[in-house]
Amino acid sequence: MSAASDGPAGPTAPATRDSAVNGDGNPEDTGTTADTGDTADTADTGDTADTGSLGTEATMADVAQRAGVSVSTVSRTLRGLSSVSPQTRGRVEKAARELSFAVSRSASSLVTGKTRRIAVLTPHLDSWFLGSAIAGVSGVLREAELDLLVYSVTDLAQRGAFFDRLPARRNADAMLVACFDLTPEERARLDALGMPVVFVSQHAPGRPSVYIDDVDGAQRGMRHLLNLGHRRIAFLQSSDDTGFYWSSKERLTGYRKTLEEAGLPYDEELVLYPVARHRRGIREAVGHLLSLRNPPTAVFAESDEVAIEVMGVLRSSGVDIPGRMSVLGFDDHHLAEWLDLTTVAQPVEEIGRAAAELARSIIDDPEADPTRHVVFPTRVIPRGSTAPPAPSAHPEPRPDRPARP
Amino acid sequence: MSAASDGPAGPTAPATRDSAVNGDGNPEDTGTTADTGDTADTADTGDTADTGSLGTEATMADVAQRAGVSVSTVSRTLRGLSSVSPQTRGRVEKAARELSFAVSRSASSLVTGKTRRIAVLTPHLDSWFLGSAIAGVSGVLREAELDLLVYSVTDLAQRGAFFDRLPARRNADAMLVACFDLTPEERARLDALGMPVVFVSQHAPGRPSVYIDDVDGAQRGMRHLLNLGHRRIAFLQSSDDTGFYWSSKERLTGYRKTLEEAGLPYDEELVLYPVARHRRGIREAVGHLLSLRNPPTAVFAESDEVAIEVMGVLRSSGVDIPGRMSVLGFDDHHLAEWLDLTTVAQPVEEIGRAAAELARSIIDDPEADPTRHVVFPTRVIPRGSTAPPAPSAHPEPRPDRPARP
DNA sequence: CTGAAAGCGCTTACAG
DNA sequence: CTGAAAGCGCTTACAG
Repeated sequence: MSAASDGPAGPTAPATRDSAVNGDGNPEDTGTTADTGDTADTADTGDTADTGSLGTEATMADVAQRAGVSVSTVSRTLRGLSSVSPQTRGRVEKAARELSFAVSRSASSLVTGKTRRIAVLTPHLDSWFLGSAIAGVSGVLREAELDLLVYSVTDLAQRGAFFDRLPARRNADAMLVACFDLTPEERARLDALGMPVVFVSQHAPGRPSVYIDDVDGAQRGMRHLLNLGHRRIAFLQSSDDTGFYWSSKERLTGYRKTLEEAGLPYDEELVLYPVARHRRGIREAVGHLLSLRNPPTAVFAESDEVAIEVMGVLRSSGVDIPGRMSVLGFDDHHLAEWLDLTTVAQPVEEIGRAAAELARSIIDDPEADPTRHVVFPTRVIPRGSTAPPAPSAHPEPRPDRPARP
Repeated sequence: MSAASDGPAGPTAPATRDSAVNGDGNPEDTGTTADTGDTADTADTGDTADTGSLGTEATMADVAQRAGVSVSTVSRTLRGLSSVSPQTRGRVEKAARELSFAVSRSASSLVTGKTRRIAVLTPHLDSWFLGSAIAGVSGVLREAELDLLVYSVTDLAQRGAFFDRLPARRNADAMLVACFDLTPEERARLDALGMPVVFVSQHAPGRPSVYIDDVDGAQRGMRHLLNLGHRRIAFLQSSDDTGFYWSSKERLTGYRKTLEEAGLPYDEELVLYPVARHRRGIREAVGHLLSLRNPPTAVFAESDEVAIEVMGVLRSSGVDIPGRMSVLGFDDHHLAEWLDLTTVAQPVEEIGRAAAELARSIIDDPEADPTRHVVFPTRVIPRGSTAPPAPSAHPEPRPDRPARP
């Protein structure tokens, strides 16, 4: 609780107003938040140039004056154009450094029409999947010295507002649409923007997009389960409650297709759509499966996150994994390895990187093919959550005979 | 595999170049990525105004002309200033709508000096924690019609480059620094910017910041374990390999303080710093604990993510949770509930929201106290991963006698 | 309530 | 290799 002298060099300031939000009435709360005496020294460090107050930003004119050249020359120097003599360059760079000069993006955008900014549209930010994809995007953009603008649109109202106002309109040079199942109207709206749009983790025919083959990925996973001997396999599709559907459809297609190829029946009772992120949904879905006359011996979850939730429910219900029930996920979530979850892996971050590269190439190079797409492979990573079904676990039809003829 | 007519109204275009990245040589890969015939119809929908090509953006002058008024009036109307007659307003709004007009942020920024953009600096994006915090930020900004710029700085080289170039300099009206332990030099650099900086999920004395009381939170968690009867409690601190340390120090302080209060010894052997996100680190840390002469009966992990990893290792080693080892986390990660992990919860998304509000108030209101801070409470959520220690599990000192006098 | 004009800080032909 | 000047698309006093 040291008072009044936290800042490095600030003058002592008027009393500080703290707002401590403490919910549960525990007497210790107020005690521990009582470091009230912080000194109010806002950014008055360093520059004593023109205005005495904060926000003293040098302009190109300041740099020009200091270096004894014209603004044109400063501009040329700082953009690295070669038509500047070494000595002039030196003087300009020195002056710029001394003034901590940074070019105003607003001003240069106005002239060039380029914002040096890429927008990404995403249904949320707090999942491992989208976080990783956006991390990939971010890495590429940083290297290209492009800024990343994030629009997270999480419900239908926001969605409507976004496509109505289209704030990315003149604010970015390109837009990345990640895991966002656009309606035809929304897509038309984006097209009308005249702004390059790249689809991330989803296939948009005729548009640049980066994705995996979900049908194929699901088939690989299914074949792994079939090869282990499973014949009754449930499929758990997650879905937001807001109408964002992701790649579910294609993974389900892969599921069906594999059953078909194996000559196994498609049993509607085994395919469930619990609402993701709501405990009840998954819990009830698992309950449904466990109470079937002929329960499955394996669950294929549409994503690792769902799979982990399923594992939690099964474990707390005393159902042994993989003894009584195998669980298979999709994504290769960071925690999948730790939780020993078998999964169909996809290179999420790389997908983000590829999408950013694609956007960059379309912006920089007008010759770039605006319909190019990049498809990444998936691979099954076998871990401890899948195993052959226990032969005597349930009264089951023989593996070679379909459950319902 | 439908060819050549995917787009709604585009003319048929030259052959499409696909780049399919397929790693594992499986013959099916190429087969499934062969939807090559997509039509190349880029955004030439709708507008046939001036330029025949894309990027036809109406300016305020266009709107003014169409509405038969001056640009000044268009500007005033669109910003909702009251000094415009209803009929003029109507005409302008109609014209703007018909032209799908959107104000150029670059141009207005240049005049007003405001970018209507907030930057967030973060050590990464792919964790539940930061994703949630940023999601909170994002929600508030969307409502305020402010844009969100994300700078993810993940290693030391990037870090140096960021503070060197400081790209947020003139690109945002404020900066949020999330989970980023700044060096004094870095902080000075930010201060010199003359840009409001708000600290998210960390306490910066004398600067606006939003956080929880980590010492107190850790103490609550510890007391829960003590009350259950544990006397040998390990503390697992996570750390990035890049020098970002988070709130570990304060949580460790809480750990020590509680031991002290309880008259228990601080045993260095029980406090570990495995490198997070690297399997080996955690695995070895757990191995160390399990091979002690007098192993702990509980592990307090600095975060839920670490706790979940620990649970995975323990489970795969056949150590029963909580029978042989209780596990306690910190955060209340989305999956903690599913995995039945006892934890010290903090309102992550709310922290992000509060930080964004703080930034907004500092920007909008010059009278706002620039040193205000907001502290959120934590609370223990008891779940199945903690229980009283098994009395006979290990030869242990009696609860009322410290392990090492 | 509305318009003409200046100017925000850059880049870009155009001269030299 | 360098400078003077025009102009990007807005907002903002300043008149009326």
